[in-house]
Amino acid sequence: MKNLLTTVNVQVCEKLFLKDPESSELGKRIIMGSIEQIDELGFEGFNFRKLANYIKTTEASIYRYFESKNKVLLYLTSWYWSWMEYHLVFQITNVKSVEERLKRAIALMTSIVEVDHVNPHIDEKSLQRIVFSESMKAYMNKEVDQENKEGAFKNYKQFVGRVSEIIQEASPNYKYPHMLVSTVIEGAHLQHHFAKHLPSLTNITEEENTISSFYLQVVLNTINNQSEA
Amino acid sequence: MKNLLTTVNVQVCEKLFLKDPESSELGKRIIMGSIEQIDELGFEGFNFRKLANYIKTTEASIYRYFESKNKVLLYLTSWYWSWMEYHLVFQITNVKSVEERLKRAIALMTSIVEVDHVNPHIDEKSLQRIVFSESMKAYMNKEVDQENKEGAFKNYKQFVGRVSEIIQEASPNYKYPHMLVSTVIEGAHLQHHFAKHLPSLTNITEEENTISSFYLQVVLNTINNQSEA
DNA sequence: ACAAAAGCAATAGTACTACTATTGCAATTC
DNA sequence: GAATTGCAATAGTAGTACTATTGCTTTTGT
Repeated sequence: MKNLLTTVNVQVCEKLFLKDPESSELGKRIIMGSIEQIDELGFEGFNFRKLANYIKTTEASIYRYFESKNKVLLYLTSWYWSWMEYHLVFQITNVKSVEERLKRAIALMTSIVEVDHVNPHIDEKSLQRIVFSESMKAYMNKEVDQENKEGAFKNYKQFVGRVSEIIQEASPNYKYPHMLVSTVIEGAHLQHHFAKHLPSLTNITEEENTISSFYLQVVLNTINNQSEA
Repeated sequence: MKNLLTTVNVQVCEKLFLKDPESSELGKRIIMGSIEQIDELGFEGFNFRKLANYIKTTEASIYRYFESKNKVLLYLTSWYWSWMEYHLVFQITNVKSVEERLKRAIALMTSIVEVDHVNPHIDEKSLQRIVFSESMKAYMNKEVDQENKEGAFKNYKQFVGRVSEIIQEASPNYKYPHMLVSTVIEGAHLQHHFAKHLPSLTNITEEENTISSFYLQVVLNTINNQSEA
């Protein structure tokens, strides 16, 4: 059932690729290899020559699938948010309590993913590390408006929209649900990065889920007490 | 007095440059030109050849001052946080109420700067746009640990530390002051960017300071009500 | 069945970016 | 006033992103 959800429903905007990488063996190797290489080298260190060498094909063949390395990053992040949306739907279905649904959504946005190797050519943990560290480079640039027109951020926006709806249900008068959700998502990514490299910008303790606890508290107190707005 | 504060005290780590750009006319032109060019072209579109042409010098001369374009970005963001710290100190000095000091700190972190052309070769509004849009690229990369060792983020950490102290004073039992401050700073940068390019991820309204109001409310409710921690 | 068309990947490039080695000129020092 | 130091200009290299062309393989239409 879960299998069905992910394989059937993870949908990425067609404008992000020239040829659907899901449609051939080489395409899947490009996706798998891109994830491993970006994770290992960082997006700046990643290029199509290294990727071609890594998956034993040629640069030109990769250009049949993707116009540029930027589109690969957009494809991967788009895939991630589509996959995350299905996890969200799966986890909150049949949960009646709004508070419980909101808690699960926050946990999903702020925690390290559980691996479900449904798509054998996608290593979700590795993909999440890429989204945490590199995805902001996909919209923090001068091409963002053009990419947005082409639908590159549709899946991200849709995910944010779904969580915002939960917040609206939990606190109908709250004015900034989208800002709160995007703050939590990007903030959690950043805190995971800081925890590894710039710990003095965080307060990570021994306990397991500091980041999740922190953002859970931020959200619940913010939407339940709007006295200072 | 304000003049004295900024010109004397904005201190940037010496490891970020080869020759102090404040020490010569060409150096100042490099700083001024870098700010204008990065603001206009984005950090990816910016390079030393264009800069050299823009300020009527040569690439090699620029390399006498900065090892790479990355170091220029680190220098500029470091300068910004040093300058911001003095604004913070200036604005909270002699303010007795902790709440008022905290409110001023949040306003400073989340608003567009007021221009004070104390340093004639630095356009602060333009520099802030760069920090909002490009500064995360300075630490979201594989060189972050090396750069951190060299002190590239000292000024940023110091600023975060100062605001954290205010939070600690306002709410002595609050456990995550650094996380909260870095979340607010980076979140505000992101929301300013989203407001321009991906408005569906925000809730920007007609009123002036939506972003400041939002983060003020988040901070105050979070530190004053820790029931969900 | 078999030629035409379409799809695929390999080779061999180009244009551009980041960075460096070397040189000549000018100011300073002994 | 010769030697040293500091400065910036010229001319280069290595490496990255991307493209044009070619030949092989699979699919399609009659």
